[in-house]
Amino acid sequence: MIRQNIKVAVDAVVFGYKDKALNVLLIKRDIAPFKDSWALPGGLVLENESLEDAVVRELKEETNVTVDYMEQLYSFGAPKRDPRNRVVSVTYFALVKPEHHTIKADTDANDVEWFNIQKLPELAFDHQTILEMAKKRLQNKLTYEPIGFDLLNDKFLFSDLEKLYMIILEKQIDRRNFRKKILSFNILEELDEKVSEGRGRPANLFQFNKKQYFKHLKEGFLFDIK
Amino acid sequence: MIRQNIKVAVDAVVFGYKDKALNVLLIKRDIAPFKDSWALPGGLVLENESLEDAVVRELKEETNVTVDYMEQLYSFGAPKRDPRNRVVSVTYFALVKPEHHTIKADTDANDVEWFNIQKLPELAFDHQTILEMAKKRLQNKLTYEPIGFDLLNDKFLFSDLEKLYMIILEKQIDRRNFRKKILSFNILEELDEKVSEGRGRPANLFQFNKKQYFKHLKEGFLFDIK
DNA sequence: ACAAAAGTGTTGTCCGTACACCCATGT
DNA sequence: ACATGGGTGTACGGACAACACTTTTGT
Repeated sequence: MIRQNIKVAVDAVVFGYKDKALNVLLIKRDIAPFKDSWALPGGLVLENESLEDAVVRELKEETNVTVDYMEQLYSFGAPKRDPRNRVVSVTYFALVKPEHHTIKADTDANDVEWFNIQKLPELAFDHQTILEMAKKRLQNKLTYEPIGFDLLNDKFLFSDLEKLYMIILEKQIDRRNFRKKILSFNILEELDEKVSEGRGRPANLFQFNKKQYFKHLKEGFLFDIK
Repeated sequence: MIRQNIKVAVDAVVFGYKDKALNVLLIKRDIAPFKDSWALPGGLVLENESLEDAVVRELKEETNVTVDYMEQLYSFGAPKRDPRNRVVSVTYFALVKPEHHTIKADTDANDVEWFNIQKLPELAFDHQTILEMAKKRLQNKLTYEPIGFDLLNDKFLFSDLEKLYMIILEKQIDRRNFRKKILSFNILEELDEKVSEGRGRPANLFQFNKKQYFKHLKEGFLFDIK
């Protein structure tokens, strides 16, 4: 068998919805290369753990965040992407609910922060590229899978869902049509609780019914929002 | 840095359209494990080549096939997927035109064959899983990107395109609606050549105009066939 | 003349889109 | 009473789906 000395790492693009904006979780590197640069959380995979376990472990260690949705994004393996050794990074795309937000938490001396996606610092390695791909995946996926709910609290206002879509898709959405469409899917439960968000008429809380969604899925239903 | 001894491989699911059926390119392994089993073409990545280069090289070495379309599919890294060592495999999804079909060609003693997707042998490792994922990707992608043309000869009959869609999507398609839809995209050129396919009225040849397609893409056009 | 495949139009239905006013509360 | 955000219905147009007969060739 060929001698091969390529390292395998995982990196995660973790999105959170905070202060009516899309945010990404970044860590400040405390070792070279790119010391003191901001980077995606991640690290080398251990000999006997699955790729997914590696991501979960690294996220826990470096940021203390627990994600609510995760899927593989893409693998990056250009020979020079890491100046030290050849490293192939399997990257993941993840979403967290606000309750799982961790303003700052780490066992290492690294800094951890949520960055508004509009105000990103320069990133280490090819992490900028990875992040852009993740953003596109999020925008796409939002239109054909109900993953937006993994960015909101369990109980949320319809207007929150609507704003989330507008901010992530970067376009205006008609309130009436959006509500009609989403409600027609029959995957939300309207709760009997109202919330007064500052001034204005109190709004109803809704909850995503995952069971219902999967049931409809099996029957051929397709989530689809343009 | 942590000691890590994980190997990185690439594997390719290469689809071809042959004898009015969807086919996959498989090789017969001539070394353990899974000696004499059929498997996806692939192998370890060399120290200084990109992942894509590795796929192209392995395909050339093992099958002599040149692909017309290729994209990354998914990475598989379960600790026990290879009984010898830990191997993370970055898999690729590829399409070849009939002209680039190679009935059998190899520098190794391996056997190489096209298999009708309906009549597959048992596959080595987790290659069955990989293949299923690739098939889903193909079915999906066919509906929103004009990749079907990478499975046909440069000049083709409309009925071929239609059959290809029916076979891959495993459903009936209305001839008139399909033709109307595709032609409305303005990405095909009708040639002045007719072909007599056995009996029946001779049919016109068409050609995919890639430039036209990219031009329309930029202007916001979306290829979309249900 | 018959069999085989190619080519071609119309109509109804449904879904997406555009659009404006009243309601309930806080200040 | 006013400002703020929440909640709701209708009408138009375009796209999709269903559907059958004529044309051109080979035998």
